[in-house]
Amino acid sequence: MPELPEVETVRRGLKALVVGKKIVDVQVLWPKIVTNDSEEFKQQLAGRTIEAIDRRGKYLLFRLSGHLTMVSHLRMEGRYFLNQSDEPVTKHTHVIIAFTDRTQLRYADVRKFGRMTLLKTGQENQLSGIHALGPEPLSPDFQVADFYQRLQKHKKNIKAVLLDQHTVAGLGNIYCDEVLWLSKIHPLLPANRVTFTQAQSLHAAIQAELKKAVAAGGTTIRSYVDANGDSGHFQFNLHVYGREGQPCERCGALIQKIKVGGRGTHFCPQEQVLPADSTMAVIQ
DNA sequence: CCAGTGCCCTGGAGGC
DNA sequence: TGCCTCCAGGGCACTG
Repeated sequence: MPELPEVETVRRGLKALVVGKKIVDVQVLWPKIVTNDSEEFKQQLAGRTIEAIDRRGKYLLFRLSGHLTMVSHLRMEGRYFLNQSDEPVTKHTHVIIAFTDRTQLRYADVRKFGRMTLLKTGQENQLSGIHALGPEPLSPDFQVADFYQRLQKHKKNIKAVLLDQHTVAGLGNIYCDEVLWLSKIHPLLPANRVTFTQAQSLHAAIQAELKKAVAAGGTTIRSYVDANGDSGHFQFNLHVYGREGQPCERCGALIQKIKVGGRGTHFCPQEQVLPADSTMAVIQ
């Protein structure tokens, strides 16, 4: 599932592949992917040039000529590929952006969860998902003191708070489990019970882990590949995600898997413990 | 305002 | 081999 490191890797790949290309035609094969009216989406894109590709959290922002931005979220399994126009269109391709040089940017998504929205550049905040995003974890906007203050405002568990994108942007299920293990914090600890020392540890772990994952080209669990079709390598550096029943690398206790807010959650039961007086609302 | 639940989707895994 | 059921999950709409 694409989280910040995967989306950043896709962004870098796409930048090299499509920036500078001029759009000649667009096909929308599964209209639900595009939140705009399909016809308007196609008409507005035709004739534009891709000038840059930015990223905010897990959102890709295609900057187009004429002050338009196409916002794209890959959700679970969205992928972009650059093809020649005469190559056969694969089964799960839902949007095709054709360029004047006879290449095509194709969006494929097995689960069809991904979304694209075309809007005026500068009005990205009209999208509720972007409007509510917390700071970029790898930018100077992400400060320990502010992070700690934000955590103190939430009674719900730390895993849910890290996942919901308001406190910090870009973390998904995999990296949440990893940074909580690195910081030895139980996923069900209420966020307002995280100490300042723990917040410092978590803040450092988030930055270090995301940097390493970006450098490794992201994590490939089931389907993720970058814009060049290459898998990431960071799955070999995961400590808890997908390692249920295997020994913790630090202490040897067996990694446990529970459900938190409907998400599979992996942790070390020996090192990531709840304080004796904290809520034991363990959802099994 | 907040927490909880269901929805969107399909392929893969497991049971029989 | 085949059919059925269940599960994975990011973000959002809806409910209480």
